[in-house]
Amino acid sequence: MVNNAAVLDRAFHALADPTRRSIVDRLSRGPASVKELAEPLPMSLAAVVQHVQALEGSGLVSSEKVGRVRTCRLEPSALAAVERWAADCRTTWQARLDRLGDHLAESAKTNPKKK
Amino acid sequence: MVNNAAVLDRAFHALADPTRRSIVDRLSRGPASVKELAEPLPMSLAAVVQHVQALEGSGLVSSEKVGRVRTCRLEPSALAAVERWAADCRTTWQARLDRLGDHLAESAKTNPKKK
DNA sequence: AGATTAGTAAAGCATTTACTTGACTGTCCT
DNA sequence: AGGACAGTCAAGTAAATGCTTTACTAATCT
Repeated sequence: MVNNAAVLDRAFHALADPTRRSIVDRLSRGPASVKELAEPLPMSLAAVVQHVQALEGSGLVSSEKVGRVRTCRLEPSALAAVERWAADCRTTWQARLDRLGDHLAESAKTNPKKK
Repeated sequence: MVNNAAVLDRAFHALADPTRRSIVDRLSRGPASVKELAEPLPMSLAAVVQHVQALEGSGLVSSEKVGRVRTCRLEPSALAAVERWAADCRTTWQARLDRLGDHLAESAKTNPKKK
């Protein structure tokens, strides 16, 4: 949990780009070559390579080159870190609301009708 | 689910910045004025205002101004959208792995020791 | 009334980003 | 061997980003 902040930083930064998010989405359905990833995208192969490099640097994706084709696969742990951060924020917020509700209910019981 | 993509886009973009993420983190522990949000941050108040505006535009935060102080609070639905997207990716990936495992186990049973 | 406080708006600036194109390197197919 | 294929590297560019400073407004305190 020490360098977790750096992981989160890189992951969120990588996911901020819609192209990269669509690549992650595609990879969740199975590994793919860079060429395959580029297929549906309206940009040059070189641009896609750059996105893949960004994703790899963030830990969201890993890849391996065999022959002349580089196969990319999703690395779910970085994705889990993102998920966990968002969930933590939400549940902390929720817990606070619950405490607030309890407190109000309690003071209403001992001190009813006070404005 | 139609304009959900736009929501996700704005939310991830907003969360890509570490300062904004720390603001969200702070707000998960309860509402705060812009001044309070700025307190621990190494930048001018004007800069923090800009971050708050970005967060508000993304739907992650809402705010209300009473008197001269603007109070910000977390808006958990946008955060939930982020959480859900990441979870969807991960579970899709996991489901694919499971199917793969089943398939391999099955073919090993009917076709053992094949190279 | 006058001074401080909280926030806003606008303009400017350095850096980063998301591309492009062009040249190049290996690998695979006939 | 020769050509197409998959990817890489480098340089350049236009736009976006994260600040700053200055000047301002409106609310609150003394």
